[in-house]
Amino acid sequence: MARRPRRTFGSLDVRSDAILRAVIDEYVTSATPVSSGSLVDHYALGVSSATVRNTLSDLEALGLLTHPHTSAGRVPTDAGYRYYVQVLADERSLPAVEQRMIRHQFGQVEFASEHWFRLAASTLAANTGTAGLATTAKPQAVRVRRVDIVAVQDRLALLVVLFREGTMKQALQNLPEPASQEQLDRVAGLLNVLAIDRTAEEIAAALTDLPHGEESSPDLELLARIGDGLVRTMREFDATQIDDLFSDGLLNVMAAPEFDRSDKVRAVFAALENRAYLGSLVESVAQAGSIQIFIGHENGPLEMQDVSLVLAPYGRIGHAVGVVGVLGPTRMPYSQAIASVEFVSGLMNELVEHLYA
Amino acid sequence: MARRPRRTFGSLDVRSDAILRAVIDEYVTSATPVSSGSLVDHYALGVSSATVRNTLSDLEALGLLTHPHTSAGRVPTDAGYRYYVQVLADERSLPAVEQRMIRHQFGQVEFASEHWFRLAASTLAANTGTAGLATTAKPQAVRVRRVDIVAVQDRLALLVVLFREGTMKQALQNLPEPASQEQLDRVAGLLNVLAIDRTAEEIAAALTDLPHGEESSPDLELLARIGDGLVRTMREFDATQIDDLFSDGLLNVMAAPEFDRSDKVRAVFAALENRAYLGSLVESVAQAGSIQIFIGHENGPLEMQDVSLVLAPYGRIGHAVGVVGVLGPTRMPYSQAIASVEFVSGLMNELVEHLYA
DNA sequence: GTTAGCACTCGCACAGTGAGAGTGCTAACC
DNA sequence: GGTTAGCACTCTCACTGTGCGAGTGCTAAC
Repeated sequence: MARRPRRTFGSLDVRSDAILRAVIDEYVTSATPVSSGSLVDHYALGVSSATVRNTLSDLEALGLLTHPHTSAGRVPTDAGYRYYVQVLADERSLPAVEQRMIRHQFGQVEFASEHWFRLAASTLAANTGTAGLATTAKPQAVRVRRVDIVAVQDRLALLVVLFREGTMKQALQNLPEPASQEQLDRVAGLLNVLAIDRTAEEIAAALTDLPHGEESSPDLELLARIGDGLVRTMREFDATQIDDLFSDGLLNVMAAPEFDRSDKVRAVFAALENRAYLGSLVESVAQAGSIQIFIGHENGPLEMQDVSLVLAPYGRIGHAVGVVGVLGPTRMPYSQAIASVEFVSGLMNELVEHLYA
Repeated sequence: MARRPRRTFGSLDVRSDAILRAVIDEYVTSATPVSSGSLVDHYALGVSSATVRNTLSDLEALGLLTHPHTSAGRVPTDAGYRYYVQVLADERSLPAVEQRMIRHQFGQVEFASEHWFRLAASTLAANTGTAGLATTAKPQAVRVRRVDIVAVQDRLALLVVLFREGTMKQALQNLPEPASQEQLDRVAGLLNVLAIDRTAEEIAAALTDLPHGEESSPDLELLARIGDGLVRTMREFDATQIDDLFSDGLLNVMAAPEFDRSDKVRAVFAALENRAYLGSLVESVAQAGSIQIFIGHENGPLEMQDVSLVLAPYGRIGHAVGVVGVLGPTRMPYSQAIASVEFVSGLMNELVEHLYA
């Protein structure tokens, strides 16, 4: 797995690093501005509070910390967090005990993918105290594995399509005239021959090659009609960025003190409903092929400038890719989040490999 | 459609009714306590503010209004709202223009039920300024229409079950030993014969009648195994109260001034994730067979005492029933909500009738 | 039964105050 | 030269007091 690059920033001296790390660790747990005094009290820095103050003001000059007001402690800036995740965060992985527990839970769960996504989201939420997210693995351009057509009513059929990539879609389809289940079965046989292992565009091409007019038959007419429905359904699916999004622990995020006013929370929810933005994130994570971190203002939408995301892809790059991750306030336990997300995405990888090997 | 009963309360005199209605109408739009002065200004009551004050204090004595503090206007109590919806709300239906607009939108939408639920929820949200809710139509005890079995991997099959009631389920199924798609097709043929038109319990019974041991064959073994999986899936589905819940406009609710502090909002969301309670509501609405209104403290869970729900069933009672409705602050435009919910549930009824006639 | 008038209550916004926290600076120290 | 003690300074926060305005509740007159 690709590792995030280290030291893209010029590194600071050892003491500055230690103090910045201490400020962030402290602020992440306390949610209140950190004073020089509390740092010397709680961290073995080996220097006096005056020296710490000097360093703090250097860090502030570098834009890594700020000051709500003169007589307040320091608070990390987005740049501070960025430096932290790039340079300072210890690249620990999840403790073996937790790994076993999570593995066990996944083993317990019904062998159905929907449960896995829910479990991934809730595991991440529980492990990081933030909101956990999981999208289904979305193939780039699906290929048909099998098509079924079921009569629902005289002139209404249900199309059930199973894709090679392991997902499925259903769609209701109007029929020009009444058709029996027998006829639909015949047509399904034809459609399968024509569609199996093919993408939407390939099926569309094959459909245009069908005989028209004189040479046609009722079955062929119906085939053309239902084939069109199939192609439409597949194109729609191909165009979707996020097929399904599971989330858990949104209440965790709402409980954070930075979201005490409900308009802040509202902003987060509004952003989460903004599938276009989420889709673009998923795409960039899939492109990168490794864990990605989006901190505060690095998120485009104004309403998401107070939150951070830690997202990792799973699945087979260039084939079917989904994303798991967490969403929380910028004041988030990044080390913990990174370790958890990396572990869970690895686990999802294994599951997908196992399923569609 | 059953109408809600009128005058279960003893009715008040005409003026009291008029004043209570005015207080509620005013409070619903303004969200601030209503004073006697503003009532005489904005409503043609034909009496002075002193008289209004007398009536207001009578209504308060009856428990229909309260007083945040001495020098504040009146606010309706839950009992006041209850009286309003039982006695005072004009039973208007949605204006013909809006009805046509909504019908048109439903006509536009892809012929797939998921879209209808989303549309129902968003229509209700937009029409009432609250949150719209829609559950899928959940049959009581499903009967099989058709089963398909698809090989996913050597020892893994995907079970796709379509129910008579128009819904479907899929489940992954481990196999004891590798099976080809041909074998699975044979087994699917057997399983269909055994399962069609039957409930979970009937299928379970039929499976126990299968020959065992000596008389058995590989196909029969596999049939028993997959049949068990089918029964398990169906039982699980039967036990589910709410299969799928669509919501829209939760942001509307968060924007209401009574939810300015995020802990209030959190309470609402927590309650919404409480599927057990929602399931019980759905059941009681389905039982009643007509629109039901739950106001503030009438909701059991503490965290929902600040919200009201207006819910109506749709579908075929005793067969497959879903619920549509709205969720908002107790300070909700009830007349509007009732009219919208009744119209949309009627519409969903038509759609369901049309589909599964 | 209705209304005018008025005293009374209470919340709210505002200003003022003191305490406490924490910084930033300076000068001494090692 | 880096480090530190000491101290003045700043700013927020919690608390208090005050005046204003809104709106009621009561009473006496109509």
